Amino acid sequence: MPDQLARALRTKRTNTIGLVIPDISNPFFSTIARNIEIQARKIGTAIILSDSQEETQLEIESLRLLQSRKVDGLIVCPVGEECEHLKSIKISGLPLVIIDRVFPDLECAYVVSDNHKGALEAVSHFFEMNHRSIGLIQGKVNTSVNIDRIKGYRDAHQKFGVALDESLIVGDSFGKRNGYIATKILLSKAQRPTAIFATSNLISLGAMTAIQEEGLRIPEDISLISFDDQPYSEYLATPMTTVSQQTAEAGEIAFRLLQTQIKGENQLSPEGIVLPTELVFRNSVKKMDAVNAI
Amino acid sequence: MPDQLARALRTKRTNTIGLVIPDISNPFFSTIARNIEIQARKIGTAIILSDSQEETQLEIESLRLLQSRKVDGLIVCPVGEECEHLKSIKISGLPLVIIDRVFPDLECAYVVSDNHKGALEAVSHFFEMNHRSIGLIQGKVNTSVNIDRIKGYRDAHQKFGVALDESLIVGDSFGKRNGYIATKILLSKAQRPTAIFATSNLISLGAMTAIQEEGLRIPEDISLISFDDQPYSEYLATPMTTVSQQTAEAGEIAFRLLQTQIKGENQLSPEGIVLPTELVFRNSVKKMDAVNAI
DNA sequence: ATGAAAGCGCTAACAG
DNA sequence: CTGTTAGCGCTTTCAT
Repeated sequence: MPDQLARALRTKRTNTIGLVIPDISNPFFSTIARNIEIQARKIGTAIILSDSQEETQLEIESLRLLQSRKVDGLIVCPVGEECEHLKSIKISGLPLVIIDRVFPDLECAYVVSDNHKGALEAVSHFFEMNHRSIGLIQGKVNTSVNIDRIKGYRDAHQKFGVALDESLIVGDSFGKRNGYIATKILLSKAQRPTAIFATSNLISLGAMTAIQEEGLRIPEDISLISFDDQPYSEYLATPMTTVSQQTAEAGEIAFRLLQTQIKGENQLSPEGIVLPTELVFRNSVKKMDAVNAI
Repeated sequence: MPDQLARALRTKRTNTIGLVIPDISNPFFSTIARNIEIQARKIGTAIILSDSQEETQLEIESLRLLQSRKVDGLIVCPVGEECEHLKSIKISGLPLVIIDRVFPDLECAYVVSDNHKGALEAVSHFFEMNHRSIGLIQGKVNTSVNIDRIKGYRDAHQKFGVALDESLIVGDSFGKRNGYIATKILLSKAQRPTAIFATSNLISLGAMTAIQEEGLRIPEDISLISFDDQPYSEYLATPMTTVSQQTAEAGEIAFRLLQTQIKGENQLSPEGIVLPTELVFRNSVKKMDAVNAI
C-alpha cells in the first residue's frame, strides 16, 4: 500500500478534491454530496468535506485549508453573494466548479437549477388556480438563487397581468426559522394572501409551524408551494406541491465539469449548466372561485 | 501557506480523519457527519468523506483508501455484521471509533443509541394503549442495532405477558423499499396486527406508502411508531410518534473519543458510549379498547 | 541564538 | 530494460 502522501508530494497530484457545503445535514446538499462521492470513488478520488455552516467567513477558511492541503480541485456551494474569495481561487488556476449559485462577474463553471422557470411555473400555477394574492418567502437576499426566484415570481405576475404587492415579499434566509417568522408576518396582514410560495424546503417547514399555530389548514385556508421536493413531501398532512430540483444530477455533473478542468481539457469559456426543474402537483394548492379573479 | 502534504510526510501526522458512512443522503448519517465536521474544524482537522453505499465491499475499499492516505484516525458507521476488516485496522494501531454498531468480539471505542431501551419503550407504549398484535419491521439482520431492537421488542412482550408471534417479525433492511414490502406482508395477514413498529426512518416512509395503498389510515386502522425522529415527523399526515436518537451528540462524542486516541491518551479499555433515546409522543398510536387486552 | 543539512516515501529522470 | 539517484516542501536535528 503505497503512501499517497509521498506520491502526491512528488507528482503534484493528490487525487483529492475539496467540497464546501453550507449545511451537510440539509438533504438538498447531502444528496449533492452523495452523488459527487459516488463519481469520485470510481476513479479513486477522495473528497475532503467542509461544512461552512452558512457563514462566508467559515467558507473562506475552508477554502484556505483545502488549498493548503493541495486539493486538485474544488466544488463549492457558496453561502453568500460575495465571490472575491472564489475569484482569487480562479485566478490561482485551481480548478473550480460552483453549485447552486451564479456570479455574473466570475468566470467559472457552474451547475444551477433553472430557478427562474421553477418559480415562474409555481406562481403561474397559483394564478391558474385563481389566486391573486401570493406571498413570497425569500431566502438569502442578493444571492443568484433568490434573485432568479423572485424574478420568476415577478414575471408570473406580469404574465397574468396582476399588480404586484411588494409587501408580500418577506424573509431573508433559506432556514426554517425564517420560514416561521415570515409566515407569521404574512398571515397577520390585514389583507392576508391566499397562497404562499416558500423558496426552500426548510422555509416550508417553518411555514407549516406558523400555519398550524394560527389554526389554519392547507390548502383550505392557505395554499402552499415549496421549492425542493423531498422524500417526505407526499406524506405531509397535506401532500405538498413542490418544485423539484435535480440534485443528484447536479452533483454528478459538477464532478464531471471539475474532472475536465483537472485533466486540463479546459475549454476557453467555462461551462455553465442549467438544470430544469419540475413542478410536482400534489394537494397543497386550493382552486379558488373564479370570482376572486380580476 | 505551508504545504500540509510535505508537513504531513515529515511529521507523520496529516490532521485528517476518515469518515465512512453508508449513505450520506440519509439525514440520520448526515447529522452525525455534520457534527463531526463542526468539531473537526475547530482544531484544523480535515475530514475525508467516504460513502460506502450500504455495501461492505465498498466499505472495505474506503478503509484501504483512507489508510493509504495516512489519516490520523477513522470514524466509521459500519454497514454490516462483519468486522474482520475493522479488527485488522484496530490491530494496526490506527485510532478507530465506531458509530451505530457494536461488535462483541472487537475491542474498539463506539457510540450507539440505547436501542434496546428505545424499542422496549416504544413497544411498551403500544401495549399500554392496549395493542396486542404488533408487527416489527426489522432492519439489516444480525447487526447489533437490529438485534438490540428486536430484543427490546421481545422484552416488552415478556414484560406485558403477551405471547410473541414470530411471524410478526418481518423485513431485512433499513431502507424504504423494505419498509414498503414488509408492511404489505403484515397488512395482508389473516390476523392483521393493529400496530407496526418501524425500526428506521426510511422503513416508516415505505410503510406509509403501503398503508396508503391499502386504503388504511393512521392511527384509526393501524398504529405506527418509527425509530429516528425527523424534522418533518410532526408535519406528517398523522404526526408520528417516534424514538428520537441523539445523532448530533453521537457525532460530537465520536470525534472526541477519536481525539483522545489520536493524542495517545489511550486508556487500556476502549470506551463504549451508550446514548439514551427518547419516545416522542405524537398522534400515530391509537388507544384501543381495553377489551382487546387479554 | 541562527543556519545548514538530513530525510520522510515516493516518482521521474537518467545512467549503465 | 533495469537500477540508481535527485528532489518534492517541510521539520527536526545538529553544528556553529
